[in-house]
Amino acid sequence: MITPNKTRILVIEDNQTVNETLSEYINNVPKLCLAGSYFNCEDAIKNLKNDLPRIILMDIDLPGMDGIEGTKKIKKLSPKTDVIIITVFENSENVFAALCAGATGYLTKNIDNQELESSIEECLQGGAPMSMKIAKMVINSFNKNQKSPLNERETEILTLLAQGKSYQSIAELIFVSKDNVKYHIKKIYSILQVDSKEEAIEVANKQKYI
Amino acid sequence: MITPNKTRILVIEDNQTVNETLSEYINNVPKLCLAGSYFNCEDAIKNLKNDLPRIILMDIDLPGMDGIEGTKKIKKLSPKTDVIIITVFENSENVFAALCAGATGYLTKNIDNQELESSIEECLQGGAPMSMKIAKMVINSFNKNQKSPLNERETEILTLLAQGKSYQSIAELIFVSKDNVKYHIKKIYSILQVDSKEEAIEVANKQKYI
DNA sequence: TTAACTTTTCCCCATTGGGGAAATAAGAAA
DNA sequence: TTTCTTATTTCCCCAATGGGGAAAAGTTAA
Repeated sequence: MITPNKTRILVIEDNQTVNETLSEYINNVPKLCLAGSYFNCEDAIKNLKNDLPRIILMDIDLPGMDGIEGTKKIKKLSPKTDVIIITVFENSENVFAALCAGATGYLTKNIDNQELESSIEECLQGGAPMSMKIAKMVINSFNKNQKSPLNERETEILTLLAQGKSYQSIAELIFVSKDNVKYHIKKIYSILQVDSKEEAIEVANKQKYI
Repeated sequence: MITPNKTRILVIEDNQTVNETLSEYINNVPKLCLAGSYFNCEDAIKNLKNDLPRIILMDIDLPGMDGIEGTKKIKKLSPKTDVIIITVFENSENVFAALCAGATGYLTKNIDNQELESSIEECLQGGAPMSMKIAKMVINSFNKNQKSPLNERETEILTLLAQGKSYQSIAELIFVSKDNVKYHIKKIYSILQVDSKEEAIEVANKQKYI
């Protein structure tokens, strides 16, 4: 049934206890109502059109389709629905895969009800709720290595190279000759101890020089 | 003077009023003490070794060196110091430039004292304080376009291509022939309406297909 | 069976990327 | 100043790459 003026929350969580706890909690918050509660993504997706959730609380480790694949599918079917991941995993693969899949938030399972409620509220206000460690991981993924062995020009050129540009177009972009680009790239290779574009880009990405 | 057991906060903000407000506030919080307060980065950097701040509250729009360049320099000189940007700017160039420069947090200037204090606390606990809009921007930067015209294999290949791999190495990575890679890339080009690697990568990045 | 895709294979060739090395310029040291 | 060292530019060389075209082989659907 559609309850007007309440935010419809859907729960996808295979652990019976956790699922029930979440669901009960949601139904006890005046502003919220439980749009549905599932133990796997497949069933949730089947009923998405009826449940019409505004927000989905999604586990990652699920039988069948995992929460990351599920998030992709759900965002394709219903782009306006926000998916908030609630999981015990704090490893970067899961975090970034979930965010790429379209998750709006990422919470770890140790949160209390108060935090959950404010996360939902934040989501409704257009925010992206994250637990502290996750926020830090996300921010860290932007921080460049402060002690790169490459100078500014070299970094610039390698960045362009990593964007798939040819020597020729790099030359045109930074107003130097193609040979000069080549010169810098040779220098970059010797600094990074590599001898091809591929390796240079790999090292630079890994070390966050670019 | 070094006050033990208090967290040393440094303020870099060129607006006299804002600077004073922040500085006074910090000195009124029992746990915190003002390590220094400057109107530009140059002076702050000059005294960094004496001030020894644990956290720097940094404006972006500053006379001389801006807060982003300043953050880079400071993180190079004192990597353990956390820089929290406090600014009116919410545009993505500034946000991502600041984060790449090494900022640990990014707050917009409308925060109240309570929020500032909890942001500092969060930073001390190893977190990354962000205001709501910023968190959303950061998360959005990961979200891939859900309706890419490319299928999974094409996306995979284009991703590898964008990482600087040659047809040959893509072929080896995904266990197909080089000609098959070529076939897919031709298809990608026709879907994206381009006719070179460079353009394809540009379009794919812009549209967040990869 | 035939028509219509999709995938694989092959040919062709200008451009590219990378190595080597000489010529030139610029800085630093004596 | 001259000299030595380092940085930059230029050029040669050539295998490999990237991209177009198109035929051949495989698949699917009527």
